[in-house]
Amino acid sequence: MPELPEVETTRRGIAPHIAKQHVAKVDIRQAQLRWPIEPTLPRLLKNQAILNLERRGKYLIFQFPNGHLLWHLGMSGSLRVLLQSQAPGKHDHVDLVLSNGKILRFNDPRRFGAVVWTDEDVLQHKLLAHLGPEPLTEAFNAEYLFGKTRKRQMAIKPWIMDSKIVVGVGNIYANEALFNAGIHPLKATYKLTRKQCERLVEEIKTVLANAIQRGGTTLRDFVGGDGKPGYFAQELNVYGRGGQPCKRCNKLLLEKPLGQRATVYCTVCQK
DNA sequence: CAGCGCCCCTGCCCGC
DNA sequence: TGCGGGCAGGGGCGCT
Repeated sequence: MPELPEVETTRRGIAPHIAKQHVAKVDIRQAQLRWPIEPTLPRLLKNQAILNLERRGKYLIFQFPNGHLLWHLGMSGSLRVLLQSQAPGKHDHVDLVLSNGKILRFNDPRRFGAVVWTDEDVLQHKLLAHLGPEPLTEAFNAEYLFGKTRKRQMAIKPWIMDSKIVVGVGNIYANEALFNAGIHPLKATYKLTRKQCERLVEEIKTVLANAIQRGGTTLRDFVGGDGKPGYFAQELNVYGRGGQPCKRCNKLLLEKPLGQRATVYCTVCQK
């Protein structure tokens, strides 16, 4: 589920509620996520002030005086603010109870999410150290992408989803950005022209920014920090539309797996 | 070392 | 209605 826009929507939804708060209590009902949650986490966080909430790629980073908490939503996770106590549901695995009485509640049916504590330099943490540039910053530009594409012969679609190249572009937005840029998802990376790299960078930025503005894409589980779904799904051009007509040329869109992930494209509009 | 599969796990949808 | 198979928004890891 959550790609960069959904994680950013979550961050923005939560941030106002946790400002100047500290952690009163941590309730872990299910520690077996992608990795087991550090058993000492409740003790480590108790009475610690939440200094900041940032995002790197699809990782949320909670800053505390004594370290950082990396929080990844996986495929099906959501993190939301409850204004008051509420009985936990089946997949509500973790609560951070705040000093203002509000609760940060993590729900994750598939448990691909992760809650990882570190007291080292957070950006040097092994989960973050090798991440590529943020797509919505100037560091991600046509020059950068063009340079990286040379000599890489794999298909552009799985390549652009590699977080070492650029973070935050998951399956939905990779499909969308390639369609919007008119680039065939199977095209060999090194065959992209400079012009196509410009278009791709531009379309990645545009689709991600638009999705953030709509509160993300909700297909099933996703809710933002305020508990509301995102509204970008209705604006998707290709994702989930295999077999339906291309919105641009009306030809039926093709859908086939590529590297274990559904890939949807138009053979007329994408070259 | 680039690049490819394999998983982790639950829920849902489809077809029989 | 029940059940098995396939599929799902991520991504680290272990192989080649």
